[in-house]
Amino acid sequence: MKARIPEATVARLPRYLRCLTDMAHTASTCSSEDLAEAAGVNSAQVRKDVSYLGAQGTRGVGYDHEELRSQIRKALGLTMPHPVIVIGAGNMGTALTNYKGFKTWGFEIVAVLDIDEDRIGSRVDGLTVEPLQNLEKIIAAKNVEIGILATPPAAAQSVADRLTAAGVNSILNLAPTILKTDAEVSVRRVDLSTELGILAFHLQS
Amino acid sequence: MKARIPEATVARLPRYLRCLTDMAHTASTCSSEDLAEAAGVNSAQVRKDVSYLGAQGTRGVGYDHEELRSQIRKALGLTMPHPVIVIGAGNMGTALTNYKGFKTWGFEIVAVLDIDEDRIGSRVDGLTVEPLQNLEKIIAAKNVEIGILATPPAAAQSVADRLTAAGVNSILNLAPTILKTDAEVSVRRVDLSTELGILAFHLQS
DNA sequence: TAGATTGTTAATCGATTAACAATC
DNA sequence: TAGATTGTTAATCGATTAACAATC
Repeated sequence: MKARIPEATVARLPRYLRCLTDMAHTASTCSSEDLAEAAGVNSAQVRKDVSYLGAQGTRGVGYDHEELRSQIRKALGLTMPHPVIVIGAGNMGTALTNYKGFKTWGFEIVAVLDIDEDRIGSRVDGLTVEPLQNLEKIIAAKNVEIGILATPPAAAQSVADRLTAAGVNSILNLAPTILKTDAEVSVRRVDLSTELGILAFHLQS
Repeated sequence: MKARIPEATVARLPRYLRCLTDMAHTASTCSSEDLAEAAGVNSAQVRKDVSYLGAQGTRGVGYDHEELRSQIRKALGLTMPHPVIVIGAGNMGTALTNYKGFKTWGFEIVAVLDIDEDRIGSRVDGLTVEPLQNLEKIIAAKNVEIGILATPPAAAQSVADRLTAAGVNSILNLAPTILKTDAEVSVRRVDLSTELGILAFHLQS
């Protein structure tokens, strides 16, 4: 069965992968109940989700731990390295670039760019901050697949336009703006103010 | 009508608020079509969402811009200030604390804590990093409502336990861990690796 | 065999949106 | 009045989950 994986399932796969990694060396098999408990979801959900990957468990036993991890990695496309570029070397861009967690899943930050003269040339986690004008050149040279926007909101749209024009169709937007992009571009938005807004709502009840 | 606002609607309200602010001074009214376009959603969605707030538009005209913003702010509970505490003064915690965007919505970071002797006492955006052991004292003294976890993953759960024990039932978790908390605790998780994982999936198709 | 757990169905639930009468 | 836009219904779509036969 090569059924299309539902978006909601895709969004849970990284979480399962993380939980499986955390549970590593506990046992060589893992039941849907174990994984559900760790991930905070329903066990039927887990079984349905992994069934889309063609995962095969053993009744009465569970799923092979190592095999399941491998299948999730394969489904997400984490079996090959993904060059990533960070635009904006402010606090957030620097924090991101220093973050070591990306590498385990094959994401490699290959360049950090900024428009500010004062930041260009400074070092961030072994990389030298490069001028924004080099964007297209760097994307081509390093085969960049994913762009992370850590610019001020006013700059985000124009940089996004340049990214997509240069062939980068996957964008993680940390700037508090809603980007306008063509349908073929995948955009994930992370907005901490929005998250706090949602928490504030729940404070009331 | 005091109907319960659906979770999906709550999650869109901060986005509407941001779009309305960006559109400010364009006109004194705003149609559902305008707002839908700016927010990247369907216009029927917008009308349904704002109807939960009891918002009243004028047929043929649209919604009063200022009134709609005020109603969203009220619905989200953004009419009063919310004291926030940040735990972890690493790259991410520092970036967060320096971020000015929270204040416009009434979120005020009142303290930054860390366990690392080298960071305690240093200044971040006008605040002095305080020792983690002061957590409970600070929460009580400053009436902290929301905690932001920017610790290493290994420390996140124990800090979350202390937050909730001290009465902080709203947590924004930036550590790549799934927290186990009681049902009355609201947790929002922001995991950049997960977001990149989802983007990697879409790279394939 | 007895106990455990999968894989899948079918019921349920909730969210989205086309459509249109109401009405400014 | 004519044009625009709301407010709401009802259809649709997709996601969740209880339940249980299959089977290790």
